[in-house]
Amino acid sequence: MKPTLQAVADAVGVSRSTVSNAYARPDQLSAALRQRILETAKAMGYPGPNPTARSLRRGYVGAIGVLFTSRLSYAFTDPFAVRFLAGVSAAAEGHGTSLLLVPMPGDRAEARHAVENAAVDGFCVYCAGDETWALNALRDRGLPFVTTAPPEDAGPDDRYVGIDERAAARGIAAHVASLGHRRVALLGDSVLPDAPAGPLRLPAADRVPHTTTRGRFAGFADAFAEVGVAWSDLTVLTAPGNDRRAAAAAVAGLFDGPDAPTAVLACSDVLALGVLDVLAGPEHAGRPPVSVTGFDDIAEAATVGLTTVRQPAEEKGRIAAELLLDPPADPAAAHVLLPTALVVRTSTGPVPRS
Amino acid sequence: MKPTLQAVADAVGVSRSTVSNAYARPDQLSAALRQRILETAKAMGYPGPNPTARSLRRGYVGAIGVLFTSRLSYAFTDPFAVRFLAGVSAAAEGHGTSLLLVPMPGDRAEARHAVENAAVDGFCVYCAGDETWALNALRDRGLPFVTTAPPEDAGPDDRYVGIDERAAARGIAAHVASLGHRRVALLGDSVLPDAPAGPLRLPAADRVPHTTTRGRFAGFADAFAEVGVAWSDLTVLTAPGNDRRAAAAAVAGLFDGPDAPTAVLACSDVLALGVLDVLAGPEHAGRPPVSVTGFDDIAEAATVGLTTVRQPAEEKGRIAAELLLDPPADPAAAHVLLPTALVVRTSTGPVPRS
DNA sequence: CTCCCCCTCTGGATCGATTCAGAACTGGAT
DNA sequence: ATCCAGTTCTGAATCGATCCAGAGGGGGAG
Repeated sequence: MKPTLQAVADAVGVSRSTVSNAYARPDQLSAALRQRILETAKAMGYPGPNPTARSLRRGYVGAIGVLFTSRLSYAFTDPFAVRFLAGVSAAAEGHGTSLLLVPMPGDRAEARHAVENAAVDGFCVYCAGDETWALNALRDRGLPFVTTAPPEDAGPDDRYVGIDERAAARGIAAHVASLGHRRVALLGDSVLPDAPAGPLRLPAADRVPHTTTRGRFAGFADAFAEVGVAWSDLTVLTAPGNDRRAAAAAVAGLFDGPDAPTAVLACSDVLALGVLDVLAGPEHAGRPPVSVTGFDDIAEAATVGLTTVRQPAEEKGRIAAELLLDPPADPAAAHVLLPTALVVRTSTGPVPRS
Repeated sequence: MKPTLQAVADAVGVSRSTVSNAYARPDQLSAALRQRILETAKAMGYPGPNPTARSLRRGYVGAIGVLFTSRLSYAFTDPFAVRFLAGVSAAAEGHGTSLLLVPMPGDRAEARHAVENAAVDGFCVYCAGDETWALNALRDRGLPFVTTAPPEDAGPDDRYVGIDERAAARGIAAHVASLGHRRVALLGDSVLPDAPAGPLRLPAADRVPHTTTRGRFAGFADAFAEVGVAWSDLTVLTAPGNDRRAAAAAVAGLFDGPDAPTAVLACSDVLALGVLDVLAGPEHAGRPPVSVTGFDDIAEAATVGLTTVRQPAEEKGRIAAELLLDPPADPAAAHVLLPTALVVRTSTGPVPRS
């Protein structure tokens, strides 16, 4: 068994408190004694005060949790999520805080369990706001948390950092509309739970459970409504995940008919890249070009010339962590909206004359 | 103050143990009582058993640490590290384990502190093996750990998952040598601590503190020795970090003279990309092409046509975590060498006739 | 020579749970 | 009526530290 603080105290012949002080408050004992204690501890193979015991007694942990509403391994696959994490970690590092990555597996019971068992002082929630049940688990846990979108039923005490999803989406859709596109498809990740990849009947944009996707769809719809294209005239596509393959599956066969869409508005760059993959494929060779837009402006968007909406990813993570680690005195200051920018590149162009 | 388990017990009129059982061992009490306890707990706003207290008593935490020998925010900047993390998290998820990201900042005292204070059951160490002092901190802590390279003084009980750095490096260098290159530069990250970006006098490959870089340099040297190019004829360059900018700084001015190298062998794809940035820049326009190789085969390597060595990144992470979470009975099975492959693309070519 | 203060160090209470041996009760078989 | 085997619940010990009020001792001021 590993020696405990008590064992070291006995070996040196001092009290437990003194050994504790040797580690945590050097000013509380003489340098000589401290020296002797640390040496004995080392000789005995004492690994230093047990972090768990320390946290219990002190009442805080020194770590914050990052909650993903997806599988953890997906988080690392999504470049935007990775940049968000980079921001969170930068802020955490500045506060001497570690990061606990908490997986929330599909199973809700397990997920609750994960939230309840995480030894942390608070949570940054990535990409929830839709998953109200996850927020409920968090509320029950009674720890502070920050979300990356205003929660469904946002109260004045909720803290979040997001963007104006709807306005940003309207902006990029307006760009596409101004190019003359009227037959348009919208592509989102898991628009309706468990729907198979492909087109979907959706009565209205506000039926989407995922808040981010809902906001973006609503913005797309706003822009097209302005040019006389009704929601019911838009094709809604769902991908079974936020990755290229899923997007490719979602648009399979989409461009076949004579009335095929001339533009696809995706809810993320990763999805847009999947669409571009299909358009670059052999099946599409020789056909008229299709405009494609993304969202987020990940690094690869620039290299392939994807028109997209830029949002400050690291910044989002950094601010989320700051909001958690030292909350502003004024609770209103804990509702942050970050700026976005339309980035027009080569993936969008005028409607081809047929 | 949040209610404790004891408070719930008092409210229901049962003992602490019974409430504890209601959460952790439903079979130890009647369904009716359990139901009543859980309801009361909910009504009181009891957040469930305190994870810290639970870990203390149970003796394990349910989380593993991932140790980076760099700042945490760098870890997310490096695509290879991200893929490694994806692998670790996939394995952790399978075990219902969370991931604590532990940065080891430059300051050694702080770094030790970080290791000593992490509430985890074990560590995966990314990219150490060089930093023997980090391993010492780990050994002192007395927790199991897995490294991504054999430690300096690897014992039979050490667990690690790596590749044969030297053989892989020799392979790619042999490819470059076979193309006729004889004036060659080697580029590594922080080859010597605190050296400024640029060329370096290094008596021999085995003087590099970082084990990974050392292995790769040694492999490069092997291949060139075979075609009659001595170590002293190779140019050694150091970059002050593993990123494009650092690499660009390291090769600044390198291609100016008449005897400029015709090939640059980098120790990572990210560094190689930085070299390509310089070669694609205006200063280099019109000059003869320079062959460049990387290492790791990150996603971007394929898109820019970088010749490199492929190694299974996610696999490495996954196996590291597995090795930690359920160690093989046979300790020899805890020394894993993963296969690598030379990927020849367009960034390497024959020496231009001058 | 006292008195008082400062510096070191100690003891016991405490953080919030888990665990396990055993007490109390229940019901069925003998 | 007695006994036994389950089932359900309890109590005390324990995990490994931190914290705070206060004890003891040494030195300087009066």
